[in-house]
Amino acid sequence: MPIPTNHEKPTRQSAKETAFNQLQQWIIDGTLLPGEKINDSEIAKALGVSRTPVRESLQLLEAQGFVKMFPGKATQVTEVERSSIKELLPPLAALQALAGELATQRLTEETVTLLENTNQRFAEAIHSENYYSALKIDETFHDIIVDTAQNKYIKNIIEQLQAHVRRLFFHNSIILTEHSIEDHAKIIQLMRERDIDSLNLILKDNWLRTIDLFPDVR
Amino acid sequence: MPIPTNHEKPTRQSAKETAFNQLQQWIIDGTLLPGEKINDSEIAKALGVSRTPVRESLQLLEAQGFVKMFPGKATQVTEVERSSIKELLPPLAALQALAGELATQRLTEETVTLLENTNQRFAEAIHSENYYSALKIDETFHDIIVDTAQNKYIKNIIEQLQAHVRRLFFHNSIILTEHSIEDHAKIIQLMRERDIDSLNLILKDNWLRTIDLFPDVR
DNA sequence: AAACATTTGTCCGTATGTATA
DNA sequence: ATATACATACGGACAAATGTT
Repeated sequence: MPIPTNHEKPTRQSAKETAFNQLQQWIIDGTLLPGEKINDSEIAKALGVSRTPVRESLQLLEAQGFVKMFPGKATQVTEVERSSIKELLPPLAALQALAGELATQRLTEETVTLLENTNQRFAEAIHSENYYSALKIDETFHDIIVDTAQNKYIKNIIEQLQAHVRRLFFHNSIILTEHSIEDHAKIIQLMRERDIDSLNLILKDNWLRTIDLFPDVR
Repeated sequence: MPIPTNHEKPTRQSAKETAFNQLQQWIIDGTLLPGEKINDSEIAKALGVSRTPVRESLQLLEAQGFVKMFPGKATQVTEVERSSIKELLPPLAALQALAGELATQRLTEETVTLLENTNQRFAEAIHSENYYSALKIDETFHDIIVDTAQNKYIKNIIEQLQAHVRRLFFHNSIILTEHSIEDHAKIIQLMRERDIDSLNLILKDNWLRTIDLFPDVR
């Protein structure tokens, strides 16, 4: 297995990064509940840092829509409405489709192999009912496509939207199924064939159909 | 003329907002040059506030890609490469097209009228060679479509991408021409006719053709 | 290489403003 | 309505890290 080269510097992360990562994780996994009021002193104490890095993290989390700040009043965790999946998916699908199109133009055999291996790992996770792992591998799969597209704006935006999808999945115990394995295989095939139009349709559809996992949302 | 109802509270903006708005403006209009190193103390002094709100603004500006922070080292204004228009436009075009599609489903006669009036003002600005004003009205035109789509994720993302386009236009003295007036008219017509496919094509094209305004960028 | 000068990252105190009794 | 308690926004100081001589 090709070990992903780690270009991170071993520089210990700043208090701000610690706070940001932990807060985002807490919000996504539900430790911090939707609607919950955030007291920066409390958080700071819990993380063993001062209020400043906590506040700076909150700025970023607000920009990403995980918290809402009411200046002078309070900061609270945003709600997670199942129905927001309807707003979230269309732009995500459009951008994933675009990424697929751009990636196709830069596709190498190496990347194809990487995609195939990743889908293999994905299939194994599904079959061993390791659904959380499967979710993460699914993201990895699509990230490969996004990275191949080499467009930093697209990458950045998808990252943000994806975090929200992850949160929704988490809060609603959504799991991926057998079906996605075939989708991925089809995507690889179409990229290989440079069939951009069909690829666009499949990618868009692959994402938009996610809404079916929320049966009550029309 | 229908006066836009102003629901803003007259609450004086916080130091953070002041700093953010001013910094973004300075970066877009070139007061802060691409690549320039930002010294937060200096900025703080210049704005008459402390470093805290300045630093918080910088977090946001980094998230939006206007500055790059090198932790522990420095913060500098990102470069403006003409060629980045190539990365910027595809996602913007895709999302504007999507917004148009969604807006069509919610289109009212009132909105059509608003679009027509706006295009009228746009035409006047072009004809009187008031190009800066024309740019702003063009943004207003597209914002109406985005607002009508009623998707906060799309709105938020487009806002960010648009700010970068604005910066590129500014730094390269790009102006819009007669041609855009017809584009807008065509967009209105297709929305009215609910011809989603043609609309998608036109909107995508309308944005992608912007690249032609940068003749050297292939 | 070592001490210096900057600049950043962080901490904490204070004032302003908000919610609650 | 007034007073009280509290949270936030901001300021200013310190410490760690950088790069500079």
